[in-house]
Amino acid sequence: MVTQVDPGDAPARRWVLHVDLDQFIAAVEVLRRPELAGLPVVVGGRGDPTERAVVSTASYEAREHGVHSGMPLRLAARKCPDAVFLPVDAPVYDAASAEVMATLKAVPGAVVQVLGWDEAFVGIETDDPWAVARSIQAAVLERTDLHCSVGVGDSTVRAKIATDFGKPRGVFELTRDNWSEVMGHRPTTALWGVGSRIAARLAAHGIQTVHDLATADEAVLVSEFGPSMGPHYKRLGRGTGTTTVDDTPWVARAHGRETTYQTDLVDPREISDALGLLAEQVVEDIRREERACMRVHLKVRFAPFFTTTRIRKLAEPTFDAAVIAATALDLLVGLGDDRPIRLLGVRAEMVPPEGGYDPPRTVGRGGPPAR
DNA sequence: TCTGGGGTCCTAGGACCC
DNA sequence: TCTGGGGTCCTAGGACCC
Repeated sequence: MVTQVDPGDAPARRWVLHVDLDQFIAAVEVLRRPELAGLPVVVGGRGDPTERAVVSTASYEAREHGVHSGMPLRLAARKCPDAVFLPVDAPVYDAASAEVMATLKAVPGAVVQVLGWDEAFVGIETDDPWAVARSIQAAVLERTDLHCSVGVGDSTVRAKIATDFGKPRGVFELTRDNWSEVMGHRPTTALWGVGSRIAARLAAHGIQTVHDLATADEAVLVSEFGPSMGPHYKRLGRGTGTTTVDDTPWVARAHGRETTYQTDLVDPREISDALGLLAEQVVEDIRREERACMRVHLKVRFAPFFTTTRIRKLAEPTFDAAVIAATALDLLVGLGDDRPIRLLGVRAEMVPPEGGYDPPRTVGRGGPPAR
């Protein structure tokens, strides 16, 4: 099922809501350890801040000390020595996430597109999207004890961006009526899908703000980013990206495992064993889904920090871990680089289902559950 | 401080075929 | 001797998100 926002001038009746749990992982951990409430909590890796790992989520108390997602745990420990460090416990977050999503799907008339553990789009036809947003917050809190913020928009991009302005525990509305006022003066990185690299390329053409991008010469964007991404970025600048909320169950395109080693790998035997282990994990995962591996992706990070990937299509789709491991090893040897290895990843690109993927590939952010 | 692990999608360019 | 277009398939690499 798909809902479409009315693009015309009539008052919109269909809305896109973006629901985003507040500090989701940290909040779930506090729920099962109430004594942690109000303390700086940092969840990441195996919970040992002396290891090579990064922060998955920090509680607001920890964020006040400058700790944020993606930061190395060691640095987080320096910035906030009193923080409680906890290991990532994915099954617990899966369960909590499922409760949240079930709550959203129970909203009458809602079409729910899951974006990750802690966020989803909700497409809905209503006269009062704020009332729906408030009722969603209340229902989620009642059922899961978790707080969320809601972005209300007339497109997915606007709803998604609106949520940040509502955090924590709030609601914010972003539509074509206030888009320019709220977003126009902000840097292009404020947009969903524009990171530092794209922003730098835009800046080289004098495009600094969202307003600059919205009014940019499309020919310039096409020459810089190509016929597909160029117009896509212009649409982002205007906030008029896709308007559909699609609850088609997501079918993964690929599945992989990667590991950062606590001590760098140098011994060839050790390296080959590591690839074998990763391949076995990948096969176990894809066998569960009954999806054979079609291509092998090798990812390797040499110390100190050079990362590269290699791909090879297999002659035959396979579930054979030995074939996958041997292919990955062959790709690695082909690099002819004997520096110490800090990370290895093996990814299986899987045979597409009959008739291809639905939804098909699209420009911009497609919608996989990111976790 | 020394940078995780899980994903998706786009573009460029070479090889190859007609 | 040099070289047309058009198409597909494949790999490498970049960029982004949570």
